[in-house]
Formats: sequence, structure tokens, C-alpha cells
Amino acid sequence: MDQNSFDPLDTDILPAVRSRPTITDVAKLCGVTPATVSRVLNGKKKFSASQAVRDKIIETARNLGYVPDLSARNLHRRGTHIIGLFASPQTHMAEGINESLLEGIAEVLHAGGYDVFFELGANTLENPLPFWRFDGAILLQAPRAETVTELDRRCVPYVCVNERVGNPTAFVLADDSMGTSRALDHLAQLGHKKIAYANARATYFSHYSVTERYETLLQGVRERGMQLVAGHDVPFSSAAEFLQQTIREQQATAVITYDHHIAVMLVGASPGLGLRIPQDYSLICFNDVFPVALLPPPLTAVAVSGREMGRIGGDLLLNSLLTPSAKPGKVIRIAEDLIVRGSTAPPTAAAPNQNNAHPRAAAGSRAADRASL
Amino acid sequence: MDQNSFDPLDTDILPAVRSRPTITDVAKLCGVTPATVSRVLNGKKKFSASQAVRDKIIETARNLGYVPDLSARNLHRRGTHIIGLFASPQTHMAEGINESLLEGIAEVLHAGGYDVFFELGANTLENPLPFWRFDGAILLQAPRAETVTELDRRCVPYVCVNERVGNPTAFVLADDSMGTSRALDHLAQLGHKKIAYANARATYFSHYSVTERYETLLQGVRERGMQLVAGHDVPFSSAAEFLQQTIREQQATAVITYDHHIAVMLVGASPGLGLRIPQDYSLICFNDVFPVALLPPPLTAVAVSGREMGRIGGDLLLNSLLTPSAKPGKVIRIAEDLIVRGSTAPPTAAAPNQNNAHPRAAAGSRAADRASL
DNA sequence: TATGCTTAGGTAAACGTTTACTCAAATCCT
DNA sequence: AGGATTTGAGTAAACGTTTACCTAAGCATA
Repeated sequence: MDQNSFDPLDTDILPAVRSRPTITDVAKLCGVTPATVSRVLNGKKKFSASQAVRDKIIETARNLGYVPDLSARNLHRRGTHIIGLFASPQTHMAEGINESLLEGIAEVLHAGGYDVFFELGANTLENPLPFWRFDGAILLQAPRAETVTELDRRCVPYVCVNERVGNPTAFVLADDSMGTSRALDHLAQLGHKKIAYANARATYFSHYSVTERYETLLQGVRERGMQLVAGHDVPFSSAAEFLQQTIREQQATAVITYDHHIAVMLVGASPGLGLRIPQDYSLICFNDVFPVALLPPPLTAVAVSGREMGRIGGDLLLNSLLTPSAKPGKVIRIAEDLIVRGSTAPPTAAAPNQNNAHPRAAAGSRAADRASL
Repeated sequence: MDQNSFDPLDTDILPAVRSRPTITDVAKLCGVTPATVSRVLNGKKKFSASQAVRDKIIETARNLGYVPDLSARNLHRRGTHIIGLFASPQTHMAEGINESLLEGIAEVLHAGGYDVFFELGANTLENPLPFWRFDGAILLQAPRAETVTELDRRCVPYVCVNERVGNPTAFVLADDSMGTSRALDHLAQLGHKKIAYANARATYFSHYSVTERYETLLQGVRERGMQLVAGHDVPFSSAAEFLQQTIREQQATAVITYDHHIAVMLVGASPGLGLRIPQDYSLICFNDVFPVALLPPPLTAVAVSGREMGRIGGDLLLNSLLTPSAKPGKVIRIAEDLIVRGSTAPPTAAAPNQNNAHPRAAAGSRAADRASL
């Protein structure tokens, strides 16, 4: 590279940054040393200062708009007090349970004195700097493999929430076997015997729950003497084919879907086939999120509290930040519920018209509450 | 407070943090000074070093896993190289256009050498520290008023994307008047004269576009000699009442909805009233996002490129970080398109059966692509 | 009155980088 | 060959906080 030529993009030239009051400014105005200001402002318990000095410092700091410089503070404290949240850039971070999950995480970690930042996919091996910004991390849906190995390599404590990768201090997962049980019990009670399962296509979407849900379902069906048709790898584009095969040809009377996306597609494809829900088949989906409570008909769904998952994840991370010793890999399961709405009914045709065809009837469900905001 | 008692929660005791290699470690191993290491690793152009030293430093740094401490670096550089993203904790951050929007923002800012963090509502006036973590900010949907005033007070440069609050250097907004025009032109061409508008309830949701869409719509209808019924403040819970009033009583032949949530509710409420789409009324919604392309029928929708909004927003912020002088308040409008699907047809009954009732026909739309992941 | 405790707050080092100066040696120019 | 420039790299200060250690006064006790 020619080192003599003029380079208008020379990175040696940094943009100027406006300055702000420092602890020394406050100290000077109060006639004390920076140390005193620091101790007063940090409310050090074993430090004694006269009330007069205390008041003056606090007032001066407020007037000046003084705020400690976090770079300096962190440099000294050897920690950033930041928790990083990682997920695949491709996942809807606030869709599904993710949104309430973030709320739960933030709630707990803030209370513990940490800031929570959601990292938007900047961290590559080329640019590993961001990793050092974090005292700890929480892995959400489908973080990049690079992210996980870097966290491991750098010994940053982390927790997996609704995801199952790496070697975190803990996994916080939905108890899908509970959800499956409730769904199957409900269907069994209605009299269904032959159930179809519309799974996600593992090729495109490798979340651990893809196989987990399938397996718990398989076992649940076996235990109840029910029958499971179809199963893995239902291509997303073939909702109509799926219904044709399972409902029409194999005569399943109920469908369970891996998630709300698939359920929406089945609802969309049904009129074209002359299939009515729940008269011609019952439908239950995992994920009680928008828009399942608002569809025609509102769907019976398996629900889990994202907020609780988040809270527990945050708690576990906090613990492992305080006592880094604990051994990793603990698995916590969060209970799943079944929210019964208008998409399930007894299998014989002409179900009574008391199903919740009207959105009003869905009021009180979480998804409905959210959507009304 | 009793200062002598034992307090197990004494915050004076900070958790120990493991240490990592510093620039001095690298320097010692290479037999040079930290300054040289710094200059080599930062690729300072006007600094000359022998190739041998250069190679040794780089290799040693790699072996040691050295990564510069950002607190120290930032302390010296007086800047964090972090951009903060702010939005209301209540908004679905990745729902609707927000997701692609984040991608666009991150893409541009990363290229500009900044990290992008999404701040999860920690910043209160009680705890204003997080504000100092940011060299700049981007305001997304409904940031808290506190956030805006703090940014203003501290002179942090910021840009508003798809939102209209505060005094940012620029606003990046969707061109709703274009979307409205396209929607109305489409309906006019099909022969519709009387249009109903299902707006969001301003009481609950105060996004600037609530009034903006309504007003452009009002004007567009006037210009085309069409008629607008209903309008503001349609309560979210009364989809059925809305349809009853506008379609049944006032005989509107088409409905435009403020967003996809409302559209979903109308779709859900229609069967209960014996209304078919598009045979009994046509439906167009703003926001071409999940699940509008997958509903029965797939909906005609007004679409805007979130990625482009994000990119432009990031660009503008980058500019104002380099040249803080520019005067604020510029407004950039991003073009809106109309994606025609199966929910619109001529107003007279019994539309031909060539409408896109099958999800397959919706392939190629953005929302459909996304959902298939 | 000497001793010891408490109160109030100062001193200075340290955290890890970066960079404006400085300077000796090597190289180039005439 | 002698001066001028370039090359290669060291020195030390600075960024803003925090905190271990120290001191000096005030007061009570023996």
C-alpha cells in the first residue's frame, strides 16, 4: 500500500467527541477530592462524610449533570456489567414467546445491577471485540455456532433459554412433554383416536424442539393407545397436500402443529379443500401467540410463559456470575398449559355450535390481550 | 442505617473477575513496548515497523488470544463506538417491518465500525447510566418519553426510523401517501366506490401513522370521488360490529385496515357474519407481514422495505456522527408498494374463482418467504 | 495525661490503551 | 563525505474512576 498518498478515509483521524463533566469537576466545585465524591456518590457504607459535604456533592453533581464514565469505571472494576443476548439474525426476536421472554430476562438482570443488550449479529471471528463487552450472556433462538464457541473459549458464563446449544451453566426449556400430554388428553377426552402431526421441516429449522416435540408426542400417543399419522418433515409449502393426505386419505380427526406458522397455513388451506375446523378436523398448535387466538376459529394452543422462562434464565445467570464455580448443564423445565379455544371438538361431524367462533370468546387469553394493545 | 451490622448483600464486595492477557503481556513476549504492539495491531498507517516485529506481534497476540480491553480503549478514545436502539418494551421488535429494519440498520452501522445494541428498557432517570454507553442512537417504535428527553439533553445524535418523536437529525418514514394512493387506485380500478377504513384506536396506540394514514386516505378518497365510511377509533374488540356497520348497514364494498392485526381480526370475524372475502367485500391491509400472505384468503397488502428504511437510517446516523453540525429534522420518505393477492376483487358478488385461495399462489411475497424459514 | 476509638477525608496507585514526542540508526541525496 | 530524510521504536502522559492506605482532629476512657 502506498503510504504517502492522501487518504480521505484515513482511520487515524477520529471524530471529535464532546466532553462532559467529570468527577474532578464536581470535586473542585465542592472543595473536596475526587475520592470523596466517588465514595459519596456510590453510597459506600463504611465511608463517613459530614452531611453538609454529602449534600453539597449530590447537589453539585445533579446541577452539573454529572454521570460517571462507564469506560473508566469498568476499566477499574474489571467488568462491564453488561449481559449480551444472542440469537440468530434470522429469528423474529419478539415473535412467539421471545418477546415476553426478553421482558423476563431484563426484569431480573436489571434488578441484579446489569444492563442487558441485544447484540445484532456483529460478532464474527474477524471482529471478536463485542464478546469482551459482556460479563455474561444469554443464548436465545439459534445463535451462530461462532458465538457459542467464542463464549466457551473466553469462559464467559452463559445460560441457554429456550435453546439447546453449547455448554451453558444451565438450560431453561419449555416442558414439551407436559404440553404434549395436555394436548393429547384433551383430544382423547373428546374422543379422537387418530392424530396427525405437522412438524417443522428439520432441514430448514433445526431447533431442538423439532425432534423433542415429535418424540414426546410419539410416546404420548403410544401410552394412550392412540395413533399418529404423518410426522416429520412436512414441507412448509404443502399445507393442502398435508391435509389431503392426513385428513382425507388417512382419516385423521385431529391435527397438532409444531408451531403457529404451520397452523396458520392449515387454516388458510382448509377452505380450498372444503374442510371446516373443528367440524371436519380439530386443530391444536404449539405456541399461544399472535394470531392464533384471532383466527377463524380461534385455535386451541399449547402455551408457555415466556416471562417465567426469562426470569428463571436471568436468575440462573446472576447466580453463576456470583459463584462461577458451579458445574454446568443443569436443565430447568417450564410448565406448559393447554389453552382450549374453538378449534377442537369431538371427531364426529356436525359439532354443536357452542364453539368459540367469535373472537370475543377468546378474550382473556394471553395472545388476545397482547394483540389489543 | 446501622453501619456496624453485617450485611450479606453489601455491594462493596464485588464479584471477582478472571483476568485476560493485556497488551503488555504481548509486548513483553515480543521484547517491545506496549506502544509498538498497539500501533501494529491497530494498523496505524503512518507508523513504520519491521516486518519481523510485525509478524511476531501478530502471531503472539493470536496465540495468547489477546483482545484489546474496550473499556480502556474507549476511555482513551472518548467514545464507545456503540449505537443504541430504543423502542417501547411493549412493541414487538421483530414483528412487522421491524425485523428487516433492524437488519438494515445493523448492516450499515457495522460497516461503519459501530456495534449496535438494542437496549431493553433499563434507562430510567433513576438509572441514566446506559445513556452514556452510546455514541449515537436510533429511535424505533414508541421509545419512552424519558429516553427522548435524555438523548436531547445529553446531545447524543440520533435518528428516528419509522417513528416521529423528538428532535433527531433525521426522520426515516414510510411514504404512506404513496401506499394509500396505490391501494385506492387498485380499488377504484376494480370498481369500488365506498370504502371503509378500520383504523387503530388512537387511545391505545399513538403511533404517528395512525393519524397520517387516516389523513392521506381521506384526501385520496376525496381526490378520486370515492366515499369513506367509518374511520377513527375502531375498538380492537369489535371486528364483528365494525363489519356489521360498514359492510352490512352502510354497504361499503371494500375495507382498508390500519395494520395486519386488524385485518386478521376481520378475517376471523367474517365467517360468523356470513361474509366472504373477496366475494362480499374486498380487504387491503397496511403491513405486508406474517400472516397476511397465508390467510384464507391471502391478503392484498401495502408493503414497505424495512431493510431499506434501516439502511437509510443507519447511513444518516453515521453522517451525523462524523459531522455533528448538520441541522436536524430532515424527513426521508421510503416508497410503499401494493402487493395484490386474493382478498381484492370487483365489488359485485360472485367473483370468478381465479383468486389466490391457495397459499402456493402467494409464493414470492416477502411474508411467504419469511414464514418458510 | 496518655491511650484508644471514631469521624472525616486526603493521597496516590492502578485499571489497559493510545498517541504526541523524542531519538538513534540507517538510508538517501548531491 | 556530509547533511537531510526516513525508518524503527521507546517514553511517558493521559483518559476518569475506584479504593487501599494513611492522617489528623475530636472525644471519651482509664
